[in-house]
Amino acid sequence: MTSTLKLEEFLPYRLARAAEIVSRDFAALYRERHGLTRPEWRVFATIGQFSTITATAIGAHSSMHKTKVSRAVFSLEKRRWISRTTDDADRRVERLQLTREGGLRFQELSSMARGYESKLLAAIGPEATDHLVKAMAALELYAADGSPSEHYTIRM
Amino acid sequence: MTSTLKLEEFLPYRLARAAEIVSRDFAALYRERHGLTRPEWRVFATIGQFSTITATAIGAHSSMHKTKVSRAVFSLEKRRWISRTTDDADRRVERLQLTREGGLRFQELSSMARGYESKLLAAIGPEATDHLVKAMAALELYAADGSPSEHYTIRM
DNA sequence: TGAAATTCGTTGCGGATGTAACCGTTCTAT
DNA sequence: ATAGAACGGTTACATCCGCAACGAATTTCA
Repeated sequence: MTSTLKLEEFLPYRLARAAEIVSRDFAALYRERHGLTRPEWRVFATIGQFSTITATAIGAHSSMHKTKVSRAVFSLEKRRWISRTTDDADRRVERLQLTREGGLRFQELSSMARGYESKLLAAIGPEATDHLVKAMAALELYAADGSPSEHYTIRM
Repeated sequence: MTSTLKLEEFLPYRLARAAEIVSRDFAALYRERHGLTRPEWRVFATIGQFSTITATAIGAHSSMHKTKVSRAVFSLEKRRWISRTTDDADRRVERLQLTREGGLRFQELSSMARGYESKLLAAIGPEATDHLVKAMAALELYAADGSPSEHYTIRM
């Protein structure tokens, strides 16, 4: 007779729950201060990081479904934080970049993000931080080759 | 001038992505073999763990919104994997338990879950496993007191 | 005792999301 | 050169989700 499974000891569940709490906690910041949604935040942060990038590349880099990216791009453009430029060489492609306004917001959001991360890591302490970083690195490696999940568009 | 934020180095993002990959990977198993959704799996696993439990308690234990629990309970009941019994002492409460069929499925799903977890941990190795366990423990502790996120119903 | 507040669980509704189909553009291969 | 495959990005549709409001049952407290 096998012992009964305990959800609170099951690592996939613990991982999902921890991630959800942290994301929700952080999302409250940019939602309250800027009215951004999670997909918008990710798309915006990715464009800021690369200066200029296409929607497809954003999806690949930020692990987001292309329809999510498309909708977030639309709403960020409406907000005038980013702008599009159709690529002359390949007119299917649209290059995305921050506007002047977007650049300013990106600075604010970057430092808010770093601030949140620092606070979180300080709260759990240096040893747990080290463990977290190493665990994430191992999982990313696992996802890169090991994982058979090809169901979804995204890949690490 | 602050250096630009890199999403792939930002821990809340890495945590969310790792959790999503693992959850999706594992969900593919119970979806393909049993047609369960993620909320259904969690509710079912919780009832199996406690033998008999109320919907409210399931939400608290599995970090799920009560409407999600309600809908998952409905569909598990329709599937005849669980049954309800109105509490005589307090007739607002419904006690939930596995049916005979549900008990069998729970055994299958339990061992599938343990199998998946073992495979995952073997793939990342014993050191990374240790780091992961310790990191999760620290984050759970953080969420228990530290986190100011009282927005949502759930709490760890 | 009885009115107000609280709790358990469900549901209507609006908003978000993924799938699949689609349009226009470019590449491939004959 | 041209037909068909492939690609970038958008959108219609069905589904999922959380909030808020709800009904029924119970508890609180004056």
